Amino acid sequence: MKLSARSRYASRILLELARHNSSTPMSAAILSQHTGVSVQFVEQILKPLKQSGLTKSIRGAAGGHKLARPAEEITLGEVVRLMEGGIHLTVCCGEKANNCPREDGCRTRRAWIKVSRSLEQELDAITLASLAHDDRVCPEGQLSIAQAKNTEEEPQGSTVARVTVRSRLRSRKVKGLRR
Amino acid sequence: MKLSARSRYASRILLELARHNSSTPMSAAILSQHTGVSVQFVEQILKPLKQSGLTKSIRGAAGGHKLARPAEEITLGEVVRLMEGGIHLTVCCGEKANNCPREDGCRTRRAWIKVSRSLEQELDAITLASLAHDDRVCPEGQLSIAQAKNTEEEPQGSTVARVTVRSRLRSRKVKGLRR
DNA sequence: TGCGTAATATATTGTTTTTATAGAGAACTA
DNA sequence: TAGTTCTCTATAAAAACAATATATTACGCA
Repeated sequence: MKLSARSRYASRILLELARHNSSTPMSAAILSQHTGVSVQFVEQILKPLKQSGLTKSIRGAAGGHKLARPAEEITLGEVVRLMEGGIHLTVCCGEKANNCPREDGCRTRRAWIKVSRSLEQELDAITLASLAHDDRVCPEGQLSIAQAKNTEEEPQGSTVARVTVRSRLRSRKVKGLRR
Repeated sequence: MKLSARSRYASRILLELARHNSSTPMSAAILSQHTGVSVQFVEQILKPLKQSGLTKSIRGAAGGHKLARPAEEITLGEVVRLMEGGIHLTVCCGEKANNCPREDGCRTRRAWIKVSRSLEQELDAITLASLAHDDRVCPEGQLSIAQAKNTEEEPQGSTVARVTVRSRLRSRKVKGLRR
């Protein structure tokens, strides 16, 4: 019932693109630094994003990626649907799910379908733009430098991640130490 | 983002108990037949159900399992929460999730928390009783005997499953071939 | 008391999915 | 042309999940 890392990372990456100056593209390396996801994985995730028309890319020097559509039109629902291959709480919620020969399973199935639908609606209601413009500080986020060292939660991209934290601290200082 | 088999099976099992005469317990073997889940797995799933007070069991001959509370009071939310260890779309939605040192991750996090909450509410609104009493036929369910042979969707419990299908066919015939 | 039934507990295996990395190649710009 | 960057494919590593097997304990009844 957990979202895959791919969905989460894709959301992060897209949000990063949404918050960035839309005229210049962002390279996978930069996106990696900003999101804490390894370069290769960023590229792997960008592939379906591009294929489905969410992003476009420019090759060569000074190339990179940018959103293909305005951030107001891209929803989390779309992202999750793409990365997870649909928003279904169970396999039997999908289209070709009539191969369930179970009468009582059918009873529960109705529930799973209903809940899946509402989940989908909920995700479809959240746009990248709304996330990008929402400048509240994380409600429960007692972020501290000590905690920022903690890499347990995000094991991968060790080198990159550390760089990220540093650069974040720097930019924070510039903004006046506001968290 | 898929529900685990444990959650689905637990729901099935509990629903089976809810639909059964509440005075007599159902053995794991019978539950296995009725749900198409192997006996051992049924037992494995019943363990946390019992521990959390959803079911109670009677040992010895003519023993078995029954609901510990009325079906009206047991929700799918409760079941899923128990079997999945909480209803959180991401790890960072949980309680002890302040170890995410990511500012933009924080932006997305707000979204995941919001959606998780509404998912939880949705599941909490569905009781076992409502599922048990809902006697509509499965909307898209074009069930046929031919399709009932299909074991792909439910690979496990081969022997048991086959028995199940047979007994279902029988009981269907008795009820007047109504699906 | 002894037998059969059924729950309980635990260990182990097998499979699938997910996550991550590596490396070669193609396209573009300066 | 050189350097930068995207693109593609293969593969490795890890984790989660599903399922099975086995042994043990408890209960009821004759």
